Amino acid sequence: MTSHNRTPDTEPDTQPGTKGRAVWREITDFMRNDLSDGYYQPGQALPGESQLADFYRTSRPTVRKAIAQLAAEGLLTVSHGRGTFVRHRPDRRLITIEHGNGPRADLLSPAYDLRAAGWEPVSVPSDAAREGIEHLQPLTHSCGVEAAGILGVRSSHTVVYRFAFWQHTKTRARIYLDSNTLAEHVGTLEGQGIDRHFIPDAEPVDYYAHLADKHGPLNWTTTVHAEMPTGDTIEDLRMEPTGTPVLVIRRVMLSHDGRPLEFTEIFAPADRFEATSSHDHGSSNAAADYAVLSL
Amino acid sequence: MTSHNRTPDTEPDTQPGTKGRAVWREITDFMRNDLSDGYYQPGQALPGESQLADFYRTSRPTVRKAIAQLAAEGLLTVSHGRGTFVRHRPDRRLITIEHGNGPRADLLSPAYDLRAAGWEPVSVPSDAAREGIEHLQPLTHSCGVEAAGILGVRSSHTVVYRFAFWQHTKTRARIYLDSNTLAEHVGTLEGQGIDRHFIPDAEPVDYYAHLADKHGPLNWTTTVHAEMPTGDTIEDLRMEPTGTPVLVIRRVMLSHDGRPLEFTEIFAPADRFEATSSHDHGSSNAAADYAVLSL
DNA sequence: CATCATTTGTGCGTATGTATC
DNA sequence: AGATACATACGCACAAATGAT
Repeated sequence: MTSHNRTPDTEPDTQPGTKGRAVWREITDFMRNDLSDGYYQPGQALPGESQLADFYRTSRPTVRKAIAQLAAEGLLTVSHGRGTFVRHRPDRRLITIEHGNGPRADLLSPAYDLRAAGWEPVSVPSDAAREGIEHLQPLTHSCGVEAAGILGVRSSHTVVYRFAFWQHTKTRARIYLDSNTLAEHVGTLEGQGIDRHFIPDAEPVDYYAHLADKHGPLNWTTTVHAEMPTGDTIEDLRMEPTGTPVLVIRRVMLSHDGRPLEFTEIFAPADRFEATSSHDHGSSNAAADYAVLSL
Repeated sequence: MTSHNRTPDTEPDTQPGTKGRAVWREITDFMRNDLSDGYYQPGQALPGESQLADFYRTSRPTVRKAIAQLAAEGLLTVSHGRGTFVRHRPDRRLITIEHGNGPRADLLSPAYDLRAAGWEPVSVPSDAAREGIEHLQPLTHSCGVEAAGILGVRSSHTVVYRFAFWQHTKTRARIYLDSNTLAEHVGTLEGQGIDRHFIPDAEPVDYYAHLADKHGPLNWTTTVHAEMPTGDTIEDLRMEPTGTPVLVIRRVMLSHDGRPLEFTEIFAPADRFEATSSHDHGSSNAAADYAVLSL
């Protein structure tokens, strides 16, 4: 039994279902109001589905629909066998996008000291489906449509792909990172058909220097968007089962004449991370005196 | 009748439900594979729910659950009376976050020429619930917990709030913008209790100059995160009913000693917009030679 | 450790409403 | 007007997870 017991007297407004609106939508609105009013506090358990069904004079499937909607909005967390709980307000860590002149750090380089930054590599459930392929191991393969679009090539083009899952040591929040480099810039392809194989010219640690040598001075573009997790992403990143988008941060490395050479992306649960944009104050004493959002 | 007719022969793999996994999850995976394999093309209608139920030898509610999941992942769009369709791959417009030295533009200033930038103001369904409050009209009120957290004040603090809904003239994509200014910096509060009222020192057009005079040189911080739409947001921004996050871009104006004075935010459907970070090349001839993602 | 009550998850059948073409 | 498609709502039964006893 939950600690509190709602009675119709304490409930605001009238009974739902009177108008043409669907009953479950009415209940959704009632409950959402109760949440924003603070009638239910973060972390608190809601009454059981059966109790809510009795209270709203409807059936359990209808209440479940309303709860599912609020969970999809990120307001509730439903836990099998335990109950339904009010989600805590997200407390997000910053991922900084920094542009400037100076030393660079490739997150996916073996030289990058992730532990010093508070992270550790982790294995994830979907590793089981990737027989023998280890994190950060360079993998040469045909890129998908997504990567092809970014790199400006056809989707059969060969890229060197590296990836890793990291977990923040303290918060245990997880992210996924990967890097896609056009294969022809860091090695050569020999042979045809099944015999086709890749001979690297450089090791991952030296990719940046190698590319800068051939195509520099380099340019960079960074974008941020969001999408809903699909497939194994929720388990791999240990996300809430519903109601949490994935923040996708992409950094594209361009040659001096604007051709894409490589891109690195970070996938992070949007309830635990946000991106922030800054610029290098070290190289110039004058701080920026404006920040424009252009559409 | 849809143009194609799936038969068990053309279906990959085996029948679902044999293992411990839920049937609807199995079906979700089957269908997701069919989508990524290109068996179903973007824009194409899927077979009806009853047909799918027959095909997978299950009931319509179970198929509906699978379809609902894929819609929540942003892969399908369900349309009452018409059918279920494969969503097109998102084509996103850029919202540029630009830092540098030079002239600034306040998106919510009456002086901003939105039409020249390809936008027009629109009224939205939820206007009906905001009796008499017009877009861009400065409104003095107690700020909520969200704004209070950003501005570093308590949630009863008085702020000047302005907002607007814009629609892109060509794509008809919509965004919501608002600005929250700490009231004491642009006017004075007089009286107590019900008689309490706000006397402005400056007009919205002059807010920037006014604040820069008193607190400059100003600093700026910009962040990007994502959340799921709630309440009227889906209708107001004409978003897909499910499976689309909202991208939230916030720009905080800080006094020279780091106190928040104002913040502007943009809410944009994440399937139609992405944020990109750049810096002012005009003020310095040297392009940035690196872009770091710091965690 | 086993058992039990509670709570959510899954699946089906059925009926009816409503939007679209 | 009719056919087709998705939407809503209810009832029922049983499974599975959890936490307390």
